[in-house]
Amino acid sequence: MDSQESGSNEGRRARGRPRDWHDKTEQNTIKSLDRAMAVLEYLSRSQGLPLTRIAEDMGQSPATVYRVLVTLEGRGLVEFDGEDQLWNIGPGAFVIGARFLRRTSLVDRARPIMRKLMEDTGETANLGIEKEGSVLFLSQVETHETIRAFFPPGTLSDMHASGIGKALMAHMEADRLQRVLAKSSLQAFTDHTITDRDALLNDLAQIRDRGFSIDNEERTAGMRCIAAPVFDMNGEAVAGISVSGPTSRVTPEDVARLSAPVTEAAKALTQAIGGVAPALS
Amino acid sequence: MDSQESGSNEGRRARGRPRDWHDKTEQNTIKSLDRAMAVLEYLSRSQGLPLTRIAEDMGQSPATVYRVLVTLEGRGLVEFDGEDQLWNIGPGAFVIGARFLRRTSLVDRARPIMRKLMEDTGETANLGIEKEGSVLFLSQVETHETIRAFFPPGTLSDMHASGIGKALMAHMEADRLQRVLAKSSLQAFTDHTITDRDALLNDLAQIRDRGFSIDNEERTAGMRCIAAPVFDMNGEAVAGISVSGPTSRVTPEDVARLSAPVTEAAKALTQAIGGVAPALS
DNA sequence: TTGAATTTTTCATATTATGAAAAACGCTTT
DNA sequence: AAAGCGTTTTTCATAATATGAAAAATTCAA
Repeated sequence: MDSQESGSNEGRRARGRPRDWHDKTEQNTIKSLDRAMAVLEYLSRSQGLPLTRIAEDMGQSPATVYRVLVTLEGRGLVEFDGEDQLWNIGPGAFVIGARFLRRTSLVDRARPIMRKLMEDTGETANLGIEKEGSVLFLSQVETHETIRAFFPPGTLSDMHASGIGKALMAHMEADRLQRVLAKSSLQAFTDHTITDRDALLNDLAQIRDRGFSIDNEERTAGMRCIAAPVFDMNGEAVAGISVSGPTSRVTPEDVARLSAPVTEAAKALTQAIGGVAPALS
Repeated sequence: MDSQESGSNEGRRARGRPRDWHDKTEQNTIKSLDRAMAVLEYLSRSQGLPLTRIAEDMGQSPATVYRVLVTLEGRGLVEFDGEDQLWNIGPGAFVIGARFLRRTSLVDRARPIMRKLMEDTGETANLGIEKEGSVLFLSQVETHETIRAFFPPGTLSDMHASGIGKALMAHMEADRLQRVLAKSSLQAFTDHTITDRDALLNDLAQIRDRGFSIDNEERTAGMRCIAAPVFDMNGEAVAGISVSGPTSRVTPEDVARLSAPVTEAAKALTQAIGGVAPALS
């Protein structure tokens, strides 16, 4: 879907020092390693691929891809299903990746708050942050109901079609918002998706005013979502908390009922990470 | 804790075909890639390391480690904090790793492990999770013996009278345990059932210490059961594995013999689902 | 400014990653 | 059973490139 080949290198200048020249870090990338990581990434996107297909799709020889896979397998990053001869992402990759969450205490702090939110509302609670212009879902607490909104952690989603995404955008500085919007094509996922830039800006203004956002079947038909922003110590929106559920249980009338617990949870998390809500402008 | 350096290669023989020779897959591992993955893994274990320390600890030159990190950074697998010059696991690693979860369920992961457990012990192996204060049996692999412990998948059972239930309770947070116990009446099923709250708490402490639980005819007269907990990525006990059999074949003396395979199986499943045992307190 | 510590870059070299092709292997067909 | 076919491993020669030492660049602290 997005970048596959060369990794985009920017701004890893030590101590944030500026540089006149273009970063020549490309000279510093290790080709074989980068190709191997491309394989890993590609493999993670699919669910089970045979060796030859990977080699084909990546434009590398089967022998090389084979060795890459065997090496990664040695560390559990990928695994091989002897039954149907398919390669897959392995638990080791998950273990490593999951440690990303541990880095910030955000997820840990959020868990009890999310659990309470789920119990109060009865709907699945989600936690997400912004990552390179998309919403990255970090954690969720599922409802007990049989019909569930399921957004597995690790999922990336377009910001304009996400409750958390819109809550985050609503509190971005103007220029940063412009950059994010410039990258986005405002793709339509349902006929409720906001695809018009001005309409989106309008919605964001409303969200800022009332303190929470509504995803009204904008990403998935039949699913509504209510989200609120979480702020860090500088008053920047760094995360969002939401509840999501089927339209049958989350009607427009329910929004009023659900918005309070959501904004409360967001405030509680803001406090838990030592953040402060920004001064209203 | 366990294997850190060289990845352990075993059994990625296609279609389970046997081989006379030792697997020479070690010849197929790509050294540079393996070293790079060691860096990634090492970095994930810590939370923020400067370049020089990584190089030192890995016994590689700073230049090489630098190039590895820059390459990985290009794909978001690691990131660099210009503020304090520290390298960290990046969101890209989480995105890739999280896709592991989408693939197979706990039950699928458990099946081969349970089969081996059954073969090692000769007794029926069971898998269960907690569901609303009860143990829900998800799967079992039956022994070949004619006298069998039979717990059909889907069965709900009281936690306090179940090996798996007690293993799960032993690793619950205090307040959650209180809530579960509050709901339970500690009903007696046999005259071995633990109906006293303090006696149960005592048993749970023992279970935590030795790593496995024993159901000594507490649910069904004539049946013993040994269970161990399975942990998820957060170190929470999310499932339990057990073997159960008639008292004739599972005597108190047999417990010592059987407990090792059970705890091993639980550990294997923990690893297979990308979980980690919690830090002992 | 000078100095110390860390990082990037340069460069020559040997390591080793790589692809072609052959071998081994599993599954299907005759 | 045996042969055929599509895979996956292994072998091997070669070129690519990963690597470390040391120099250069950079930042922070006095």
